[in-house]
Amino acid sequence: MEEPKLPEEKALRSLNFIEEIIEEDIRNGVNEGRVHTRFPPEPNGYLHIGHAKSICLNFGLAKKYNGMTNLRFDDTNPVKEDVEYVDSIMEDVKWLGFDWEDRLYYASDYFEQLYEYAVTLIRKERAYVCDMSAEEISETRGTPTRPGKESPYRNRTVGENIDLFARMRNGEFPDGTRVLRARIDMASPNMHMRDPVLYRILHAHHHRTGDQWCIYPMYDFAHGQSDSIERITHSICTLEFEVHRPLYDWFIREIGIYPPRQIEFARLNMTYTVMSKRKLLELVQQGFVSGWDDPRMPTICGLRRRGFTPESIRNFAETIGVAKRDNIIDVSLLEFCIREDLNRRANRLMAILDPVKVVIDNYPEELTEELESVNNPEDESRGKRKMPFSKTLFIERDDFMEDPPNKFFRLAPGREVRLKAAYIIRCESVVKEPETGRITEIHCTYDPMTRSGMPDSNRKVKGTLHWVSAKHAVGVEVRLYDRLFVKENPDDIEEGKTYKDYLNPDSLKVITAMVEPAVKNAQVSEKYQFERTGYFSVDKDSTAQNLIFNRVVPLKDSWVKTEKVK
RNA sequence: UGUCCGAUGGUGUAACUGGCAACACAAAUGAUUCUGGAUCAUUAGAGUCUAGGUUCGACCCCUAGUCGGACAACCA
Repeated sequence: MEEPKLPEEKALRSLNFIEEIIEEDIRNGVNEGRVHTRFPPEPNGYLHIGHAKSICLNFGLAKKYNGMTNLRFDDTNPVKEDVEYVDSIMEDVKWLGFDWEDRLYYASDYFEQLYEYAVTLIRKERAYVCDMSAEEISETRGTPTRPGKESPYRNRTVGENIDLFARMRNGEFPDGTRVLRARIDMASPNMHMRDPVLYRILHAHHHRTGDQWCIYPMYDFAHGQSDSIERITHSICTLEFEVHRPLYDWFIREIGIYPPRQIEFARLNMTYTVMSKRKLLELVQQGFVSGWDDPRMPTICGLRRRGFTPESIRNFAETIGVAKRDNIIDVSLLEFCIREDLNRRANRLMAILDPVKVVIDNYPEELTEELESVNNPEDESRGKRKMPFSKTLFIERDDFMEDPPNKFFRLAPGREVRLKAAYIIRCESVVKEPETGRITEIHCTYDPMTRSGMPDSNRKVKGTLHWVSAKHAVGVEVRLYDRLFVKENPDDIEEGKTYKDYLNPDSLKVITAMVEPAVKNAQVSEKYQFERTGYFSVDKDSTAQNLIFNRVVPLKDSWVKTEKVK
C-alpha cells in the first residue's frame, strides 16, 4: 500500500493546553528549550486506542519541538508482567509509525539506582522499614476525611533501617513481612502522602532481572525517578496521576535529582466499547472475543487486524484533541477517519454479500465479455481491470424489490437499472420458490447498445448496481463486524448488571460472498472497497484456497435512512 | 464530612489570552455522480453549569454554590 499524503497536522491549528505549557517553558528557557518525552507502558497487557492517543501525543510533541521520545517499560511488578506484552507493545508502537531509535529503556534498568535512592531517604530519616502486615497498613491509613495513625516502626534508627532494608534485599524475610515506607505525614489530606510503601518483598522471577532481586520498588517510587534519570522534560500522563504528583515532587526534592514536569490529560473513552485493560483481558480470557487481536477489540492489534491503517489512527488522535475534561468520543469519528483514508487508497472490487440470481434472457448462452472497470475513481493511476460478464449474474438481494416504494432506485419489475461498467437491464419477471415465496431468479433483458462507453449508455437511469458473473465468481469468507456493545457507554451499568450484559450478540456475522475473479490477487492485510457495501481487509487466516475478508467499516448508506423514515 | 481536577451545540476541540462563540464528526437540505459512496453548496443546533461581583465590555478574571471525575493495592 502506498505511503500517505494525509495532512496529519492541520496547518494553523491552535495550540492545545500541553503545547501552551511547553511553549511557555521554551520561552522561559526551562531545560535550555529542550523537549524530551516518553511513552511508559507497563508490559501487562496489549495496547489499545487510548494508548494510541498517548503515543501520538508524546511522539508528536517531541517531533513538533525537535525533541526526542523514549520508550520505557515500567516493569516494577514481576508477577503481572511478561515479555509477550513487551514484544506486542514494541510492534504496535512501530506499526503506528513511531521510532524511539536507541532509547529503549526499562524501569528495571534502574533497580540498583532506585535502591540507592531509597538508602538516601533512609539516611535522611525520610524512610523506614515497617513490619506491619498489608491489612494493618491499610487499616491505619485512615480515610480521605480522617487522618491515619503512625506506624509503631516509624521511629526506628537509621542504622536499624539500613540493616533491615539490606536484609530485605538479601532475601532474609518472606514475602509480605516487611516493607520500606516513606516517612511523610499520616495526617496529609492527600492519601498518597500518608507514608506510602516504597518497596515490597516479592520472591518472584522478573522477565529481565531474573532472580537478582526479591524486593521491588512500587510504581510510585520508580516512575518519577525513572523520568528524572532519563532527563525527561515533560512527563505526560493521564488524570488519575494528578494526585500522585505531590508525592513524585517530594521524592525528587528529597533525593535531590533532576525534576521533570508532569502534565496530566484526560484519557480517551469511546462509545460502544470498553477501554480498561482489566475488562479487555476478561473479554479475552472468558472467550467473548477470539483474542487480543479480535477485530472487534479496541486494541491496536485488533484495529490493525480489522483493517485500520496507522495513518487513520494518527489522524483520529489529532482530530480528537487533548484536554482535561472527561470525554467520550463518538466511534463514528474513528469510522470517518478510516473511510477518509481508505476511500483514497483502497481499490474497488465487486462483491455480492447476499446473492440472488439474475438471468439476462436475451444475452447469448455461451458468450463471455471482458468488461473494464476503474480500480479507484479517486486515483486515475490505479488503472482499470477486466471483469467477465455473462448471461447469469448475481446481484445483491437488497437491490431488488417486487413492490418498491417511490424512493427505491434499484431493480423492480418493469424498471431499468445500470449494471456498473456493463449494460442497462430491465426486469421482466421473477421466479419464486412456491412454498416460501422466496425469490430464486430475476429475469431481465439487456440493451446491447448501452454498454459502458457506448453513446446509448448515457441514458439516464435511477440506479447503478454492482454484480458478478455467476460462473466466474469466487466464493470468499466475509466476517461482518459490528460494535462489540449495544450500549453507548457499557461502563454505565444498571442495578445488578455488568458491562458484559451489554455485549452485542450480533457483533460478528460470517457469510460467504461471491466476488469477481480479480479478488484472487488479494494479499493478506490488503484493503479493498467492495463497491457499494464497505471497506474490507484480507485477514491473516486466509489461504490461497480460502480467502477471508474482515469488514473494516461499511460505506455510509443514506438509503437505509430513507427506508427507516417510512 | 478532606484534597486535587474539571464544566462551551448531540459528540469532541477552539475562541488572537478581556472584544460579534468557531472548526471537525454526527444531523438535515439541494446539486452532482456509471458506488444512494466520494465531491460541492447550503441549513439547523450552544449564548458558554448557577448566582453574584470587577469591567465600557466576561467563555476568559474574582467570590460562593451546583454537578461530574480522581484518590483510602505490599497494582500501574
